[in-house]
Amino acid sequence: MIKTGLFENIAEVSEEARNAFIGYLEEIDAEKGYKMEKAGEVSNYLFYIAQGSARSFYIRDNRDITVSFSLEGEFVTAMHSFITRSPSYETIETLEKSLLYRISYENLQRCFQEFQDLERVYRIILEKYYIALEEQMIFSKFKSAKERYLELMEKKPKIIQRASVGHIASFLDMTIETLSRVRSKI
Amino acid sequence: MIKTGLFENIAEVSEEARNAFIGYLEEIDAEKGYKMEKAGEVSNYLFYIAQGSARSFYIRDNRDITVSFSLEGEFVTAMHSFITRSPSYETIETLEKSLLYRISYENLQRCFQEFQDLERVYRIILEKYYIALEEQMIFSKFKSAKERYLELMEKKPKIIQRASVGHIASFLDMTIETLSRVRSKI
DNA sequence: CTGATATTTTGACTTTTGTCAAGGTAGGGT
DNA sequence: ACCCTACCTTGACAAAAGTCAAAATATCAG
Repeated sequence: MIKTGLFENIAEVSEEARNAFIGYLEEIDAEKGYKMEKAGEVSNYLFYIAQGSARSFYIRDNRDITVSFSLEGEFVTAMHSFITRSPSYETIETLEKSLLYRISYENLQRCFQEFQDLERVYRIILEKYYIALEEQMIFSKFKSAKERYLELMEKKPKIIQRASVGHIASFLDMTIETLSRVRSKI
Repeated sequence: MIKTGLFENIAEVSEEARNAFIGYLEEIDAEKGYKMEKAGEVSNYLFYIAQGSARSFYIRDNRDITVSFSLEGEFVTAMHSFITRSPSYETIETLEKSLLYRISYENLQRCFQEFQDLERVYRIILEKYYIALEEQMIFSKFKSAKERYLELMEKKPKIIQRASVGHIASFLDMTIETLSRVRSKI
């Protein structure tokens, strides 16, 4: 089990809490296209991507729209469903062969009840995710298709290497054709 | 002091924690245009809007861009700055005469150290804010100016009543002119 | 290696939104 | 009431991005 990095950069966690949390983790060796969460079902797990990458998407008007990409070292789940315990509108799938760890909703709550420092870690992760999302929103406002693409290249170049044109285009809120033209003129 | 509603809908908080938190609150009777947080300064307070409304914005290319609106019953701060303790890029101001309560960063941390249930409340608030932000992003993808406006009307009609055309337009990522035309054709 | 299939690029054209400029309207202060 | 200043609306035109269709390229199973 390679769990290095899971607690990196995060506030001090007691040995005890750490072991309890790790004890609940389930390892998954996922092939490309493995569905971590499915639209229509309640999201039951918080995932940690040890190796690989994933994308979250939903379908609207027969269109596959990418919501987010997650790379190794990141946590991911269908947050809305995970928090509200209602069916997810998004599906999350691996973009390549990946090594995942997951903890169930119930066990995560159990950890919070037992160990205050874990709740704090989770809170700090949430904060980071919140400001990342906020930045993403803010900095794409009033930017052209080209500017949005250049920004992605600068901030998350790995995504461009791993995802298809279609996935990147919908993530950047433009059509495949527009993205193709943008790329050809760089 | 009217603090009703502050803990509404939020998990059980002990009488003790509640009192500690309330003890730290500072009441502010703010006029319209009161600057709750200023761009360039580190955000030092978490605000609760008891009455009134606020908007968060930043300036780019000489353009005033609205990031979010907050209504009574909501918490607000320049999250990025508040969390990272670095200067804020956004300014938050009241849209009308408002009754605010605020707690400083230091005192909030103090509360967390002392009362686990407050940390949990904060975590739950964060979760709600996260999914609200996510929804906002997700559902505006591949929507026309008109659709974005209609959605705002449906989901947060109060904003349309209280904010100016300029504020609403930049929030919806369109020009004032486009918004004006959209509104004239409903 | 080859053919079948999916993905990406390119071209022609349309629609949407933005820009600039000119009027119009509403509200505050004197 | 009147001016002054915001703010909002409208029109003409320009730019950006979308749509549809076809061609080019890449991927993969056999």
